[in-house]
Amino acid sequence: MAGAEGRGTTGAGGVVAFAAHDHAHCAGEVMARAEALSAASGARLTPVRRRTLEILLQAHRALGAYEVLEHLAAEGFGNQPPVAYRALDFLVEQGLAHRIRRLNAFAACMHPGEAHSPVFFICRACNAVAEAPAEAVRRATEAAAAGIGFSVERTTVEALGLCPACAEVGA
Amino acid sequence: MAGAEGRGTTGAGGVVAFAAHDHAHCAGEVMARAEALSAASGARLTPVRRRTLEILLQAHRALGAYEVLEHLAAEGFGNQPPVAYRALDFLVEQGLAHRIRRLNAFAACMHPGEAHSPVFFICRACNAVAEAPAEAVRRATEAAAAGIGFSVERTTVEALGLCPACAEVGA
DNA sequence: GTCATGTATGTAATATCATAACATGTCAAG
DNA sequence: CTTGACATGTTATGATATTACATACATGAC
Repeated sequence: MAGAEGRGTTGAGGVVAFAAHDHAHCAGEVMARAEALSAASGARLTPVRRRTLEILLQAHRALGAYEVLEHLAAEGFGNQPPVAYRALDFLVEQGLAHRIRRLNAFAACMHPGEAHSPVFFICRACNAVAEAPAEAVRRATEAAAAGIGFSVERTTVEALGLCPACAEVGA
Repeated sequence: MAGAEGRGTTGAGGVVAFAAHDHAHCAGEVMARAEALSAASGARLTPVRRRTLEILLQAHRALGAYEVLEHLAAEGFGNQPPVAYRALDFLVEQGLAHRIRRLNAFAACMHPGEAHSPVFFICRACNAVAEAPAEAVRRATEAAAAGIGFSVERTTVEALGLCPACAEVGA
């Protein structure tokens, strides 16, 4: 369960965290928190939405909307793109998932509920994506915004480079 | 020539800078620097590529690849997508233009040659895009990367919010 | 309960963005 | 004047995303 399972072999993304860890455990824990948050906020975590989040968590990497759709369709949900996009958009709005623009993909948020300005580190060799909190990045961005009178509502920060494993192999 | 001309009326982007300024002047200056840089580095700023950069500068906002293509085709260049994408990719590689992922669009770099980690501020009301240097953001990102052993090669930082003009009107 | 209302889902059709593959043209070194 | 490298043109297709509309389900008013 731990380690580099499935890294970058099939789709848009690789594993979500670089370090080895208990995958089933972290997915279950995140799912539980997502449910608690939805209940608290009144957001309706319906079957499609819940299943979409589970799919992202189980894949444990960034998935394209059409990849998610395949899973959903195979399980009896609709098989047209809006089904996946709507569920994914909902999750992103609720802070339960993130959109990785560089990959045209989506990944489950690993720290739902915690106030965080996530930064994504994307390995150009294996497509693995790691999410890291980066309050300092948000502060720096807002400082720059203040200088030109811009009010920031959301930020996207994505860094492309090499993850530890690929850096070792490639260099 | 100065002011909010054409802001967000036709395409993917609005004006590139929020503040009023002499548009023809800044475009000309940037173009001159782009030529000098290309000459110095040996990069071949061919007619299509040069014209593509001019189109971005003249539009003074973020343009989609197909918008650029329309201009190019109207001037006798090829009218198929690869023509635009290749020219735009070249400009991005040379640091003469930037890709704005949130808008699926491209904008001329306003500070070519200067080492900079640009941050883009995108107004959600008028789609205007401003490019600002943000060395502090880059440093903060690399500090976070160091914590997980990731080596950063390129970063994308895009902030969505309201530009000064829209904030005034809307609020 | 049942009706009205808002929200969620399903489906069809299409719009938009991007690339692969290959042919042709240009230019400078040898 | 040929060769090799790079640039451009063109065809075709792939990948991503949205609009529009129909149907179903939940919730609260009565």
